[in-house]
Amino acid sequence: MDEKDAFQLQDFLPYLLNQAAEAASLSFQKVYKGRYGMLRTEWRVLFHLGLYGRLTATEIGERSGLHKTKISRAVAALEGKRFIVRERDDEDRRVEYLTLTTSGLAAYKDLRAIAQSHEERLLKAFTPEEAALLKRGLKRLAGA
Amino acid sequence: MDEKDAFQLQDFLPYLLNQAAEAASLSFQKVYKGRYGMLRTEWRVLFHLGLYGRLTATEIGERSGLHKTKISRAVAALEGKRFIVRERDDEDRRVEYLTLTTSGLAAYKDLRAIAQSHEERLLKAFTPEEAALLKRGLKRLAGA
DNA sequence: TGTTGTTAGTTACAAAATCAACCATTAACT
DNA sequence: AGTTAATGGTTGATTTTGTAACTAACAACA
Repeated sequence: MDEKDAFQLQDFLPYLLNQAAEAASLSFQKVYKGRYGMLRTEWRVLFHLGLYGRLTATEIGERSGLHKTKISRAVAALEGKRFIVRERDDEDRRVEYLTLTTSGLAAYKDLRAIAQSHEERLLKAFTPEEAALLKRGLKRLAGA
Repeated sequence: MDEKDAFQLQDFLPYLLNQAAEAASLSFQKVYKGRYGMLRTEWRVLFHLGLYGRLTATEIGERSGLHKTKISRAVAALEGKRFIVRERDDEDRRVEYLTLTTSGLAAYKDLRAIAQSHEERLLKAFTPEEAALLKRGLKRLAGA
């Protein structure tokens, strides 16, 4: 349209990031969706509990940046799959602690292994230095 | 949970990419959503037409990787906003050519300028070399 | 005690994304 | 020509997300 127009969609960072993110998560998504019928929010919650142990929904929200309604639904779904259990706090009966069940832990470990090999495959296209640089850049963008 | 567990969510590339992508598109989203009531697919279609001129829905799909139903709905929405017009091909009456209207072009130019300054702001945190490296990496991941 | 404010989490309803089935038209083959 | 397949695009049903309002429990303070 505009011949001397420098702008290119493929170079627009939000667009590029999105394309890369989508491509990178595709094959992993197939596993957690296909094998466990999970949604993106669900595996994230699962991983938080697997990595950090017992947490409340609010704590998961703080760590993940996920909104509490998303977490509430993910927790309900994971509970339905018998992957997590809730425990009311007796001191403050508003809060409930979430922990993985045995099968929840098994699912976490399974998915974690897959995530790791998936990551390796993705990074095959990069030297370790490039990979480190890339990740540092992404963290900066993520506002960490 | 697993003390000697090397895995970290913040280092898992699909997760990291997603966080970065979300953070990076947030402020731009506010503009196209707030100012023009557009959805993500809509600005993408708008940009494709702004950048490449007259295209069919299928061509947009090939270039963008968007599914045809998404495009169909985005096109309908943009048409409703009087940003694009359709033109049937007389040779093959299945295909229709899409072009921006004057106000569609104006919206495109407006958003493109905002995209550019948004991009600049994002890249302020990087040296030109870092930025170039980052983008090359992302393109590699995007499977371009 | 009663009122007001906060926090943890859920639910209800609307907006949007997904997926499959669907026309209409053209192409290919007999 | 008649049938079958492929293509361009749309529509409808279902799922998922987003936003706001909500309940329940606690806290602060008069």
